Amino acid sequence: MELTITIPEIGEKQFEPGITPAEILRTIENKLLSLKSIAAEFNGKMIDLKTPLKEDGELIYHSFETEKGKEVYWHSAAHIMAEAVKELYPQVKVTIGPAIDEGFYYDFDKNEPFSEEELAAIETKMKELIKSKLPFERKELSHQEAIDFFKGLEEDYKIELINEMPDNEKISVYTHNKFSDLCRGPHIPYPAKIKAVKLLKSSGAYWRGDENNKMLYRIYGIAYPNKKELREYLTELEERKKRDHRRLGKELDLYSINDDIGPGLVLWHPKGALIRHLIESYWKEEHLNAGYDLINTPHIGKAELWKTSGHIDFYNESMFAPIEVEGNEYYLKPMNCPFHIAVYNSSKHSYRELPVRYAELGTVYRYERSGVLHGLMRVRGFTQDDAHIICTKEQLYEEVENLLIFSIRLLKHFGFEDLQLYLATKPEKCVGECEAWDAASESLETALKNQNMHYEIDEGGGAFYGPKIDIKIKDALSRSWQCTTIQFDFNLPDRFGMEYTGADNKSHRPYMVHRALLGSLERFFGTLIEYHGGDFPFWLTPVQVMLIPVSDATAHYAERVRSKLRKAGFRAEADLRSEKVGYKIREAELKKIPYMAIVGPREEEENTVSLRKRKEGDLGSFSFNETIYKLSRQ
RNA sequence: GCUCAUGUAGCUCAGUGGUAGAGCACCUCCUUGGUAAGGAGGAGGUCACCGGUUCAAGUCCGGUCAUGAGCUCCA
Repeated sequence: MELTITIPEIGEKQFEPGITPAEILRTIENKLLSLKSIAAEFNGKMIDLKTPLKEDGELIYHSFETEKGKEVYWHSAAHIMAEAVKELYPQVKVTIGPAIDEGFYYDFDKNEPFSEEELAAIETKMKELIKSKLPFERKELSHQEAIDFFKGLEEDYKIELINEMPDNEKISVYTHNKFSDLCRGPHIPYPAKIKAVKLLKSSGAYWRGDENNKMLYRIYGIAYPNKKELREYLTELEERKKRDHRRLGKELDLYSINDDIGPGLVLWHPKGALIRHLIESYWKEEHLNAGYDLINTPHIGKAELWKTSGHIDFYNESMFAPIEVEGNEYYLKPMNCPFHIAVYNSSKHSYRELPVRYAELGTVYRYERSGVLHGLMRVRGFTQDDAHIICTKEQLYEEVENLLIFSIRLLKHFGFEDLQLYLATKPEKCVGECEAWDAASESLETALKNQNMHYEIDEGGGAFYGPKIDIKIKDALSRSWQCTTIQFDFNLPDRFGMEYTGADNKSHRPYMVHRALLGSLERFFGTLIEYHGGDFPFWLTPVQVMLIPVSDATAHYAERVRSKLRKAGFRAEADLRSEKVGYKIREAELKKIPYMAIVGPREEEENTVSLRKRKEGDLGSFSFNETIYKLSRQ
């Protein structure tokens, strides 16, 4: 019986059972496919090009250009890196080494961390190993054989991994040259396919990410099928560094963090504070339009409050130590929820009033471990654009859907297009009834589906008190930061005894949705800086137009134009220093000011300005009205 | 918090045991110049902090603090 294999590029074809994807490639006339393929996917399962096919099915070839292909490629590079390390340091024990979004890493149990020189030596050894042109060989062992095999090699970590696998399952081992590694596979057929490799950095990492375990040393690397792509990637890394909000924050004088004040506490400088003001104004207006009530609450509250909320029991290690006043303990608030609930509970509510939406730009303080602080992205004092929606079960879906639409609209207004959405569902340990969880999860998922948004499900990733939707934005180093979070809370309404009177004249417990759309102003600002590389959208840019007189003789004219522009609602400054035009233009360009208006005797006489757009250059002469028109269309 | 690295002028950085440096920024003066750096001069540092070794420490050693890359956690 011949097998029927469907290949997207080729169509349906018949083959002898046991034929491999590599052999099939030799029978078909598609040189490009043959040349590029590094692994295959058969009926949805990734396999080696050398894996014999035993049933009918669909065969997809993967090259470095597909996501899955890249993963295989980088995983193979990680294997070669481990081999190089074992060649250079036979006493080192290998652990795990997966492909990641950009490249791969491998964790090693070694006494000393890897130095720069060692990294270079490992890279050189990798290149040698790649040149050898030996193939990757797959072997399948029984559970016991695998344990014996790795015991012989004294690879304790591998044994630990095998012990956790079901013992009736075959265990695959890939060997290249003298180095064998426990590995599910697949691998590229020959390491020689790796044409360019670079080890980027090394750092400590706990075995299995658990700080109770031994600290291992991790090496990160990247590999490409040609040198040009590697060069491009390295250039891209340099470009990303230039967008880093910590660098731009200094260069553009937006904010600082001062040792004398404390780590993770942000000082917003005038230009940063102006942007924050614009964000806040826009945010408040939008919230009022969307039916929210703005409230304000204090920064500290009594210990009893945080006992009731459960924060002292469950969140204590993230809270600053209490302050004692008149025999009472007060805590800096790590969240705004109890205060919002107190506002709600200050009076009785009828179902007719719901939904109630309380919004606040609420500043909270959290004790974050020193090692995790990061510029504006991870701080100890930050202002959440927080709100709590208190509603009935019937109102749930509409509220959630509106929230999602609202959130995405806000983010898009700031220029964000590339968003990652996650739906986090019920974890093992949780509070609240199943029915409530189901209703809430369903409303979240339906909202996502109805918006046609691409999202991923984070199974069991919800908080213990409710499911949630998170929206993340990537920073300049490709790390994702959570901004929007829309989460249900089945815990606090119970703890604080929230109620409303229903149409049946009975008391009911409302549903509560806790949400932050920008997340925190600090983190949001950080992502905003990086996303735009400091070139903020025109409406947010601190100085929109810089007036540049050609000489002191036209300084007065420059000031007059500046005043007129300000009256017209634009943020205009004038550079009146005794410097040459070229110098002032250069400075304005570096400060990322979008428009420059150069004025000399000619402009003064004609009552015009010579407009110049950042990065583009001279736009020509414009009358005042034309200038206003041009700017207002930004 | 853990591992490693780093900490010198406002910023970016040089300085490998023997009198603290550069460029930019800043101040003063000259220059009034037409689309990305005009010229001269000046001021500015307890070399993160504390301790140790040494005749002598920015430099070597230890500790503390901070920052960075990760681990973990989260807005």
